[in-house]
Amino acid sequence: MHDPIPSGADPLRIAVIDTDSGFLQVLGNRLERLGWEHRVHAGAIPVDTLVAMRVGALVVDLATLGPAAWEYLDKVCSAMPGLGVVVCTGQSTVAQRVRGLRAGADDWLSKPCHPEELIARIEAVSRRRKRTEARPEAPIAVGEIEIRADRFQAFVGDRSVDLTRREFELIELLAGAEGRVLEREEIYQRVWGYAMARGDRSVDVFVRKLRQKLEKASPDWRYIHTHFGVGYRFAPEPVGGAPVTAVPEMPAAEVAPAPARSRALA
Amino acid sequence: MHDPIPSGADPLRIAVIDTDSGFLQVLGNRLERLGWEHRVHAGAIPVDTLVAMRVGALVVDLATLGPAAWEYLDKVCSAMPGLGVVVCTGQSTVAQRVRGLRAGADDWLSKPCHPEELIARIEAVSRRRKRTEARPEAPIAVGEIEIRADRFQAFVGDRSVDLTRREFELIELLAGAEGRVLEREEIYQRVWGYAMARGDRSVDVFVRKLRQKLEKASPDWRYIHTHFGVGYRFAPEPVGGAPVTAVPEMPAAEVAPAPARSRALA
DNA sequence: GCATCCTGTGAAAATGTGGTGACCGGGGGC
DNA sequence: GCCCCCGGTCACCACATTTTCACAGGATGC
Repeated sequence: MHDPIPSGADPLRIAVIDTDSGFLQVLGNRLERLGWEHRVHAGAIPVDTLVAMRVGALVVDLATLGPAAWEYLDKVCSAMPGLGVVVCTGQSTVAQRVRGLRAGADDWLSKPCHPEELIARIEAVSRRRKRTEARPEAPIAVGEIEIRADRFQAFVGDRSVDLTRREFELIELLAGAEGRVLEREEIYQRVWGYAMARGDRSVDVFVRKLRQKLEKASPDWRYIHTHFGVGYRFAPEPVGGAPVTAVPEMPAAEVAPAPARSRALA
Repeated sequence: MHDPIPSGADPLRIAVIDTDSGFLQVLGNRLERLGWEHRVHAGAIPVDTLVAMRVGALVVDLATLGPAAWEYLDKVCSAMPGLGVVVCTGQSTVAQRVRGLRAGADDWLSKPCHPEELIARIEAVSRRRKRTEARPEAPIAVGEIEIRADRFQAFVGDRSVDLTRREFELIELLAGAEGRVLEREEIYQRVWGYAMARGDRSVDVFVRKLRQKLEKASPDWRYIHTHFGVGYRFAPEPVGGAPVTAVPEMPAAEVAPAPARSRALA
């Protein structure tokens, strides 16, 4: 979730790598009609650019990339695990399709294909992503802090905490997962939108900035807790006091009453 | 039963609805070799059953379901949004494929198809699912201890046992295999992720740390039992009492002098 | 009982991890 | 163009955690 773009509605944003003008023509029309933003490229798009474009899905004809196609597919998929990738290419062998899918592609469609089917597959690929993306427009209130997604800002009472964009995205994510420990990788993945490079300390740094601002704005509470070797957890807690039970998370009862793992047999 | 040392994550659990014996034969072999649990059905499986089976993916030939296929597909997909659904069926029109995908199927593959490709597509679908899945992991409770994966922590009542990451992973593994004796090699393999060097005492050391913390947090119970020359077994047991058969839930204060049903040791 | 292997234990050594301040470059506003 | 804000990187430090070691206490087999 948390497409870093505030876009009220979320028209799917798509990048297409292909050169078949006829195909592009038809596909373009469909996408246009659906209101999905899309850009067409004739060759490999650098990963950085894809990130910057904030695309949600990529349609690619491996043929246009030549021999570097596999490497490119690999790179893109590992750098942007959340990206929906649909390979739409001509002739292919089972082995090629398997290789593509294993490399991280989400779907593989052979040309010629009906644009309607391609669209449906793009939708299918993007569907789950979107499902969890449901961003509650309702402000979240935790401790003294109130997080207003519509303002892109957090408040204490009516005073703004003055968060920057990234800081806000971070606190929104953390607060949205209240109580749960989020690992750095996941945080990075969801806030920054792509895979975290090993050794990247960005998350730590922003957590520090966030803590500073939160402490200045709400000195009597601690919000972000470190779980050594794991990640961070957001939970309002009065300084030097016991955790607040405002949001009681008493076990088992309200949590998914799923059958207890591991017992069961007998 | 149970995977011996899959070090990684859980084996994918798959349900197949099909009647084509040849296809099933080949597919079954592949799945077997991959170590994925699977069950084959000749007709529609009630949603409840699917839920109970805790499957992660469903492979279905719509043809075997007859006219009710669409309705069934709809029902399954809306009831289990997290389920990976791959339709693998014979002849089909673009309209049908689009309809299936729109209904919630994640992929659609036409028979005849190479089992390898089907496998790859199941993997692709599950991969995305895993990423998206907001693990609603139910906490597991044993004795007085409650293990919450979402917090990377174990609790007694609402007090944290204050486990480090490794300690947590260890107790999670042990508790997850409740009752079974796990050999050191296996424990190491699954917690540390690689083979244990001969003479490595890490497991012992961590078991000690765990015991210490558990005893401090829950003095009236013993949880980790040593099996000389073999390994360790996790089972809540009141001090100086007999092993409990029914796991006492929440309160746990009063130690029910449960009937001694001593488990025969190896 | 004795030799030997296995496990429990305490503590030191080694390693990993997170907090922090400083610094840098790009971009946008002016 | 100039300046400031912001995001991002680095190096350093403190310390939490993990690993290793040496030794002691039991268990096992003979």
